[in-house]
Amino acid sequence: MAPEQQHPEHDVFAAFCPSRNVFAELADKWSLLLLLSLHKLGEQRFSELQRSVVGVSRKMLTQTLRELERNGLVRRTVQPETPPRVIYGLLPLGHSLAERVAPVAEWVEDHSGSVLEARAEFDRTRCPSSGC
Amino acid sequence: MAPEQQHPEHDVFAAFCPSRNVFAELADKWSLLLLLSLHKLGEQRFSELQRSVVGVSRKMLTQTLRELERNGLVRRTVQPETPPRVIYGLLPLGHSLAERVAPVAEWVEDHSGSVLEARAEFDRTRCPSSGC
DNA sequence: AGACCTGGTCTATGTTGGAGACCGTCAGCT
DNA sequence: AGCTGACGGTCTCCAACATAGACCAGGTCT
Repeated sequence: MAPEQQHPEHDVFAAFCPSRNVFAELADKWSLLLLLSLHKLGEQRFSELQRSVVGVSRKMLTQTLRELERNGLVRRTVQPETPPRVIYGLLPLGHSLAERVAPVAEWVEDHSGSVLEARAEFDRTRCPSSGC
Repeated sequence: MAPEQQHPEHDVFAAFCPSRNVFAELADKWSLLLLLSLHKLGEQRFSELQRSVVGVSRKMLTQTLRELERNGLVRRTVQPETPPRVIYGLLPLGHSLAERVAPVAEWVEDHSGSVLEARAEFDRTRCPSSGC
């Protein structure tokens, strides 16, 4: 009866809703960048991904790709050649999500200038000179 | 001359681009949920936000709101009554971002079922019974 | 008087992320 | 023959971060 328990199924604002759980796992720097890279550049090998998403460590790359695979967004295929060739690509579910995430990344690229200005203004009025 | 240095201005995939910096600060569970809540429910006080975004601690609430304020997305107004009333609301920049983020949250709410199924399938085929 | 609400801050503790070493197999170079 | 590098990871260590909870001053309600 309590109002905060009325979200029977799907509500990212409810702490114990499965949607929140999924949201929390995806709302992360590396997950989103990997989705975007696979969406923009298509299928890539492990080392290609590491080069396209600059700055990701091998550990986080492995770990994040495993999560995306487990969540049904990414497919991992091993071609048993030598050297082994491991291809990562988006599944349909992953594509549909990446399409919603792309506008956010575009927004950031278009408005990062404004954000930087706001930061400078904030720091100027709140942290005069260096001693913040 | 190196191809990976050709992104002079705005590229979330480049490690040292300001866009990446902004992206990394925003691509976070609490930042996105706060933006969404302020977008959906409008202006809210500190304690209202804590209730609407279930599960956020006071520390992360303060810290994340400060970041959003510094980035020019959120306005913080103190009404010096007793008890003090602190109102948080989106600035135009914040609204324009929240409009891009909302479809992502909707996607999660609509597809969390599929994600959960994928997880179950993954765990079933990769971690037979309990001993993952 | 005692409990609670306001908007926070501070501290202890547990989880996480990043840096770098290591692995075996193979190709290319010298 | 040996050295180097790429491949796709795994492992360990340490610093950074998130969470839980106590604490605060001022005011209201009972």
